[in-house]
Order: sequence, then C-alpha cells, then structure tokens
Amino acid sequence: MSIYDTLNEQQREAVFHTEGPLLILAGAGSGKTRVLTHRIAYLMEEKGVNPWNIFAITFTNKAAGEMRERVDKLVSFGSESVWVSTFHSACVRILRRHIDRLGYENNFTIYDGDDQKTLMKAICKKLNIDTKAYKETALLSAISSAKDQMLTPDAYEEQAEGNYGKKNIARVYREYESQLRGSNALDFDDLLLKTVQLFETQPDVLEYYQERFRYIMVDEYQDTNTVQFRFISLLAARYQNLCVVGDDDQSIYKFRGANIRNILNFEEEFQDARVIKLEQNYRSTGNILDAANAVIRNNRGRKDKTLWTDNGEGERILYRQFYNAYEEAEFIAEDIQSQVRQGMLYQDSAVLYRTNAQSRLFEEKFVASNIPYKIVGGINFYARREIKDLLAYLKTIDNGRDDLAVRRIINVPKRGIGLTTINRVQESADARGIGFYGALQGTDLIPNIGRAAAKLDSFVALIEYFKSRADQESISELMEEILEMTAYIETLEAEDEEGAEARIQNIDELLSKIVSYEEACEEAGEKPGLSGFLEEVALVADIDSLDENQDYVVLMTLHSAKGLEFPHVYLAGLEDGLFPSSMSTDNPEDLEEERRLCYVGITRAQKRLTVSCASQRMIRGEIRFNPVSRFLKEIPSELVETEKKLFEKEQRSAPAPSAKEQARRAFHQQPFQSSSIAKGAKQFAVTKEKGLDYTVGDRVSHVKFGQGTVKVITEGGRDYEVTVEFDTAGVRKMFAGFAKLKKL
DNA sequence: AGAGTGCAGCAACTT
DNA sequence: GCTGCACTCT
Repeated sequence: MSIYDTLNEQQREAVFHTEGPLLILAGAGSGKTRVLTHRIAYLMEEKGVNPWNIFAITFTNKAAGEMRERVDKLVSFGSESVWVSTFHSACVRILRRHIDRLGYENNFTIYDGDDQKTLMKAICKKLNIDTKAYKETALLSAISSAKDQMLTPDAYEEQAEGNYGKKNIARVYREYESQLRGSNALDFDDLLLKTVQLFETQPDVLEYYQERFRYIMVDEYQDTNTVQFRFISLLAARYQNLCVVGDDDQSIYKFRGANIRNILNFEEEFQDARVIKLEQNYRSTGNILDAANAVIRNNRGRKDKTLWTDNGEGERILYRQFYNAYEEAEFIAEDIQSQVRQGMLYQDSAVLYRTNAQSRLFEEKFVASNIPYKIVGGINFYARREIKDLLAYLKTIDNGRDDLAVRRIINVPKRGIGLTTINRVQESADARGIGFYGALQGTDLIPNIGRAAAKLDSFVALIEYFKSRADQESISELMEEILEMTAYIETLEAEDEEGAEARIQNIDELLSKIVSYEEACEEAGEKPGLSGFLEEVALVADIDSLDENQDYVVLMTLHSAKGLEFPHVYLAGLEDGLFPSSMSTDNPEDLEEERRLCYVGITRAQKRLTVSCASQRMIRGEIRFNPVSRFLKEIPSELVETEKKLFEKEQRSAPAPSAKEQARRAFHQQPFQSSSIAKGAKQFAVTKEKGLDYTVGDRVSHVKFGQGTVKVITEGGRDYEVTVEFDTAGVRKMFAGFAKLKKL
C-alpha cells in the first residue's frame, strides 16, 4: 500500500508523468492540490529528485503554505527545500539578489496600488495631463497591460505611431517609469517584468535558475498572464519539465491580464505536451455540480469537459428572492444561526458576493445577531492610513530614495510643512536632478524656502537619527521609537476622537506583526531586516490570514473565494446589473468571464448552496431595481428549491445537537471578536494588561532607556500611559503595552 | 503659509 | 457612503 493508491487513474497518471511538459485540466474540486503534492512527493521519494530542484508556484501565500504542509506530511524529509511560492514572492527573491545588474539598488521598494495612484496623480500634474480625458486609473491600467505585454516605454511609443491618445499614454508611461527608477521602486507588474528582463539580458543568471528549477509546477495556470508565462517558459526552457494545472472555466482575472490562451494554446507552445483531464469531482453533491455544469455550458470557446461525482444528489439548491438587500442579509444571518443550532459551525458557511461594497449589510446584521465573521478583502490592513504612514517611515529609513514615502510623512504628524514648501523642495530637486530627500538634505540650496528651512532640517535630523538607530536595534524597537519620537499616537488621539481607538488597535497589530516577523526570521536562522519586513508586507494578500481553525463565517468576493471550499455557500446579490455586472453585459467576452465567476461560486459549495437576490438595492445612494440574474435562470428549475417552507420547517423541528456535535462546537467556539472599524477577527493585540505590576514611584527598567522612576500613570482607552523619568534618557511618556517596563 | 471646513464627484474584481 | 479639492480662517 503506497500513498499513490488513494488516487484515481487520471490523478495517478498525472503524478507519474514527471518528464516533459504536462497540462492537467483539473475541473473544480477534482483534487488538483492532491495531485500536485503527490507529484512533488513522487519526484522526491521515487525519482530521487533533489527537493532543491523543485519549484511550485501558487496563487496566494496561503496556498503555498498549505501545499508545503501537505507535502511535509507525505514525505519523510526535505520538504522545506522545495521552493513553494507565488509568482510575486519568487520574483522578489530573485530580484533582491540580482537587480543591481539592471541598475537598481537591491533594497528596492515595492509600490502598491495606492502608491501607484499617488504617483500617477503627481505625474498628471507635472505633465499637464487633463485627468478628465485620461483618468489616473485608466492610465495605470494601460501601463499595467503594457508591462504585461513586456512593452518598454520606447516600444509603446513606437506602437502608438499616429495615435494621439496612445502617444499621450506613452509620455505618461515614460515619466512613470523614470520616477519609479528614481525612487528605486518597483510596482507589482515590474516584479515580473524586471525578472524576465533579468533573465533575458543576463544569461548566467538565467542558467543558474534553469539548473536550479529542473521541475516546475504551476497552480491556477488559467490565471497566468503573458509576462508570467514568459517567466515560466524561460525557466523551463532547458529541462522542459513544466507541469501546469488549471481549469479554463475558472479563469476570472482577465481584467488583470490573465491570458486564457496560455491554457488553450499550451499544446502548441510546448510540443509533445501531455494533456490529462481530471473530471471526477470530490467536493460537491450532484445537484450542485449539475447546476454548475448547466451554467458554464452557456459559454463558448472552452475546453470540453464534464464534471461528474459519485457523492449522490444531495439537497436541492435553495433560492430566495427578497424585497431588498436588508432582508437578504437578515435571512442569511438567521439561516446561519438556525444551521448552527442544528449542529453546524460558523466556519462551515461562507457568504460570497460580486462586490466588496455588499459586505457592509452583512456585517451589520452579523454584528446584530452575534455571528462571528471575518471579511476578506475590502480595505487591506496595510492600506489603512495609519499603517501606511508608519510603513512610510520605515521605507524612508530603509530606502531614502523612495520619494513617495518621504512626501507622505514629511508633514505627518503635522510639522507645519505645507504644500507650498513641499512644491518648492520638489522643484529644486527636479531642477538639480536629485531625489526629494536629497534636496531636503541641503535646504540652504532651495530658493525661497525661508522660515521653512528650519522645519525641514529638523525633519531630516529625525530621519537620520532613525537611520542611525536602524542598524543597532530591532525593527520593533525602531517602530516603538518612531511612535514615541513623533508622538504619532498622541496626535491621533488629539485630532480624531472616534476613529482613534480603532487606529491605535491597528498600530498595535502592526507591532505584533513586526514581532512575529522577527520571531519567524530568528526561527529560520535569518537576521530580520527592514527590507525583508517591508517586502513581506507588500506581498501579503488578505486571504492569507484566513484561519481554518477559527470558528467564523467568512465573507468575501467571488474572486477571493477561488481555490476555497465550504460546506455551505451563500451566493448573494444574483441580480442582472450587479452580477453579471452592468459593465460586462454589452460585451460577450466579459459576460463569459462573469459566468465563469458564477461557476467558481457555485463550485465552492460542498453540501449546500443558497442563492439569493433582492428586487431593489441601494447602489451609490441610489435605489436600483434589478431583474433576477440571467445566471440563475440557467440553472435547471428541478435542481432548485424555492419554497419558503423549507427554511421554516427546519428551524422549527431542529433536533438538539448530538453530544458529539456539542463537543465539536465547544472545542471550536471562540468568543465573538470583531469591531466594525477594525474589520475582521483580530489575531493579535497588545491589550491592556489586567493591571500593571508597578505603580507611581516604583523603579523600572526599559530595554532601551535603562532604569528610571515612574512618575505618572494615566488610564487611556486601551492601555496605560506611563510617564517615566529615566536616569540617563530623561522624561519619557509611553504606552505600557509597548514599553514592556520591568519592575525592579 | 498652513490648517480647518464644506461640498462635489465617484465607487468591479486584485498580486 | 467615502475621498479629494476648493474655500476661508488663523
């Protein structure tokens, strides 16, 4: 009996086919992760391949972690040497080593979407671009797709010949590119593009990685874009051991450049590619699968396949139509509670929707009904103002050339440095062809700077002080020092009464994340560095923080739900105009993508699927009346249960949960944890201690400031604020949670 | 020169 | 329902 006996015939075939290109067309729930993990195990255990030579690319960090864990369970040793990572993290790792060959410094900064927007705004201003005619987001997406097509600004301009609009975009692209370079920064697209450029221009580097990665596996292949495909083709060119797993029916990232031709044309690109289809679904019931098949059948231009299951028919799909979205949310909240009374866990349910804005109503109802929940997506933790501010300090300290970061914090907290001054500094920097921070370092050279010079000088002195500290102390100590010296929290409290508490909680969470990063590094025997932390932060997706061991209902968009499964799925807001989105209904290709999205949603469900819509819904403060989604009508009516009675009956005759269920629930249940502002379940927090073990007058010691005497303790909302007179460092005010003072 | 305040316009999906 | 910008006040 071997670990491979549990696989079905096609799965086994895919696992055993190790040499040469292989395309696995894996329908939803057909066990593709099982195949990939077993394949890695097979390579290592049976083929004697060095795990060091195996590279598996996943879509999210979470998927990467899970894959490594599962491989670890299959093989006796060596799984930690397998490279499992996302495209972006893999590229960052490669670029950190070699990007100096392309004229960047190796401690480059990564710009996220917000940073890109800020930068684009400044560029439009500088180039006098009419943002009515060319919206920032449109310009950015044009640049993004240019980068995906691996077009340099020069190539783009050439291509734009005779097209006035495109010429303008080329101008913007060129400026955007030069500003990024000037700031020693890369955007997300650059991570891939620069890696490809590196491979194409540095044969020795390419050869090194080709030798290193002799066996390459790519998950979610249907969502790779052109530059990603180029990346893997280059790597696989030497040994041709490329195994890609995907499902053309689940391609939902066309807007991000996903090229469905990568999957449809794989056999042309890689001659002699073996194609294996996995069509047996192990996840869902027959009814759910039939519904999914019926919907996706309406798409043209797909690889033919039919999913089947021997799981049995299961329950019919429950369909409810509501008067408005409030009632929809209320029903789902009640239904979840009724399911829980019958023995289900909260974590067995997920609510999926088309747009993030829909989460709001669910959140309200869930809070009111005391349902623990976690919202994935929406405003990313790292996109919050206070977090971005503090990270900008770290970025400035780490890479002084990151102009965006410097400009963000130069007057945060307020230092009396206004727009006029900032513009003068920028002009002077531009005139002299140096960076913003560079200009700040010589204020006497800036014309008309006047009284502001002193303020700028003290800002520079502050940053330089932090820089000098950065080598000597840990990131968390540095962060604490930034908080103390800028009085960031105090300022926050002073200016923003309602929001302050949640923001401070977020800062606590950031500190916790820094500490756990440091711990993780030390465990791995690496030195935790500022660049490393900032990079990790730039590449985390919200979905990575989902925790299967916590009992909460998950709320997310259909896009985020890709690759996940839940016993019970609620598909909400099935209305034409919302889903499919009104922006896609006039274009058949876009509509097909929406349909695939619907297919992804349906196939997330294992046992029970509830679909719902509302007759009227508030969108942008306007009441909209949308017809029932066309996708709903594509589900054969015999699979659907529309009767209201079903729900009420179950609720009334709910049997008491079995002893086993009660035990299961007691084990999983955790106290309700969520606040409407600090969205989602908090993982860590520096919370107010039950009390402090020191009082006024006590002698205490601090990691950095040494010994001192406690002068004042005031009780803040979330923490104690302690004033200590240090023997050598003077009087300092600090939060007990951060300061970790020890009584002597 | 900077900071605070009121109003307009805008809002898919994401690494 | 929220963010950016113009306007006015200190």
